[in-house]
Amino acid sequence: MATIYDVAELAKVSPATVSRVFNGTSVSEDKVAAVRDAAAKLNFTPNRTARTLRRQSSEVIALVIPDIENPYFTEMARGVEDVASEAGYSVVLCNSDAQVEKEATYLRIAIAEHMSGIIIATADENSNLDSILATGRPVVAVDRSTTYDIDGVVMANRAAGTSAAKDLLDAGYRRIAYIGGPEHIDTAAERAAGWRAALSAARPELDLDELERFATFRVDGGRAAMEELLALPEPPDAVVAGNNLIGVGAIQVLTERGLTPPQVGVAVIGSLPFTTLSPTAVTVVRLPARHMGVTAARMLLDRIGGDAQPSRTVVLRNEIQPASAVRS
Amino acid sequence: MATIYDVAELAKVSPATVSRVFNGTSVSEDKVAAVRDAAAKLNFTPNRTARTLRRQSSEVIALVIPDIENPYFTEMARGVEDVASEAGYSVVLCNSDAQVEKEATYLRIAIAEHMSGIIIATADENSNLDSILATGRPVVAVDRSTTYDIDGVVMANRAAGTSAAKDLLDAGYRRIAYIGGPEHIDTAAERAAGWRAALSAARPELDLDELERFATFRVDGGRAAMEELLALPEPPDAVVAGNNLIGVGAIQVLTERGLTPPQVGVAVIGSLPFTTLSPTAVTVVRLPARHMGVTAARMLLDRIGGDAQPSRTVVLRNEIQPASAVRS
DNA sequence: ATGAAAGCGCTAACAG
DNA sequence: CTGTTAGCGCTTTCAT
Repeated sequence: MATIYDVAELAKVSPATVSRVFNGTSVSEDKVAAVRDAAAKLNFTPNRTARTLRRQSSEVIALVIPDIENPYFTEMARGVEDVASEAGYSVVLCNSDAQVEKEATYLRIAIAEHMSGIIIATADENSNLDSILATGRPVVAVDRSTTYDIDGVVMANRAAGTSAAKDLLDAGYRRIAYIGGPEHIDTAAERAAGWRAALSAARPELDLDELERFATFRVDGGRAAMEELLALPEPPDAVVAGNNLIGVGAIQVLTERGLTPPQVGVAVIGSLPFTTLSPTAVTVVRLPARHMGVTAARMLLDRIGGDAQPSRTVVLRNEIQPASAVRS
Repeated sequence: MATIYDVAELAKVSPATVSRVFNGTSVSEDKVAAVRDAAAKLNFTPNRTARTLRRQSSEVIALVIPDIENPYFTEMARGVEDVASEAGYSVVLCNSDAQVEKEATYLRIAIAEHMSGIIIATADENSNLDSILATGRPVVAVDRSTTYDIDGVVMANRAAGTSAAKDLLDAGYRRIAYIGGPEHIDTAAERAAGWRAALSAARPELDLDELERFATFRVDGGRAAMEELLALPEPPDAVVAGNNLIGVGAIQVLTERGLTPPQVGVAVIGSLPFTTLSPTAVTVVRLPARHMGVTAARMLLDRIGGDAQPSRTVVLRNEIQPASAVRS
């Protein structure tokens, strides 16, 4: 690999001039031409590692998510990537697998590799951002809020829970259960609170604790919880699924038992990914995942650019798609 | 951030000794202890960038895929990641979006960042690996084969096409169409060839060209092609979908037209992701995506470790899951 | 076993 | 506008 010294020699200028050409500072036209020629001839590419070492920062941002196999997060990743690559940044995707330890490892790498910033959907409430924040690198939280004073982009989770529950109530269901993600994850808790508010207003006689389940944010979590609910002495006649994958699991179980919606009402918070036989009888509260990624990336880039205003949290509106109007 | 000099000073040893401690070369026990103490006290982490610059290689591998939103590829990514992180490597995921230019950019980054190796599912047949191979870095091709003399892991694509078609033939369908990905992508071509072989043997009277469609490897590609096929003077009575997303699109269109399988036979090459209303009437040729990732990662790690045997290509067997036995 | 010292390739003062 | 120079933090001979 050619270095700036090789280029400098061939172009008969100093290494510094070569560096300047590749960094857009003022150099006379003829030298620029000479350098570009030489660089082309030598097939020269600046060594990013050296640049990073020198500059103490690199044009890479880390995106840390808890489940790379969840289309919700990959959709968000697309949003981040589009904005970032537009701005000349590359995005490295890190899968924490919802484990704080793995998350910590990736955060350590982000620091050690001098990445410019981090967008993170935290693994859980124990996620530790202390050391990354101590380095002064900008961090934007997505999807889940944190206890830190940093920028964030979240969904209108409570509203999502309420809309979902209300739609089911309007459709005439009475015992409406809720299956959410892990209780200590704030999105799950908020969505549950929304459901709870709607239900306790409309059906004060219900014992909501009995109808509430916390699972993993995955298909098997949704399946297990749905089975528990159906085993209840008095099973629910409808259910709100706290995320897309839980929704998939719940609908699977229902279908297997011959309880295809709308026999049992279903509302899902988050879009159903890749639906084949379209479950027209399912209400979907769409979450703008891509938009979340776009927004977070813009905020992060602003911060990297030196924006120092007080930290902001953006709440994204969601859009309800009532049962029977469903078309992907 | 503390450096080895800080640690050296505190531990009263030379920087070289500190380096040795962190690289496992022989250092007397007491010094090791002193260094570890000092490092802990200063919260020292070796600067990877500097190490990379010095060593001219980093413990990062790049995984370049054409569609991060396709569960087939994210499943594969999990396989890669698991093996890599086990071995102390991190994986950066790069989404080429099926564009050779984006792919080239990421490949350039991989070189510039001194990454140890690349696993790539090429964007198309024009993908250019020349410069990356010129650096001597190991490259493993996954999913799609290339014209280069490098290691590869692919599915038994032709066999998959044949199995899918045969299963449909056995079920009594006669006019069996095929919807594949872009014609010039070898997986698509191979799967098509498999279908063609099965059909021309069993139904020599059919005009296969009429029943063959090449689309994008995405849901809308499957939808469009399925609609075209249904608009034929003599529409097919069954269809083989060349990948998971095409399958989703085809089934969607069929369902919307009231032609729910098995009214029209469907066989999908690749697993149907996140099925809700289980399409029991659909044949699925399972592709071991995770296994592909695992295998590729192992091969790459071997090469990074210096393995210099002639290049190998591993073909992974797939498993057919006939219609009506489907359970996710 | 340990230390001194020379870079890896680049950038950013500082002169001129 | 341009060249000289001094490192960024680490690893690795080469002596000791």
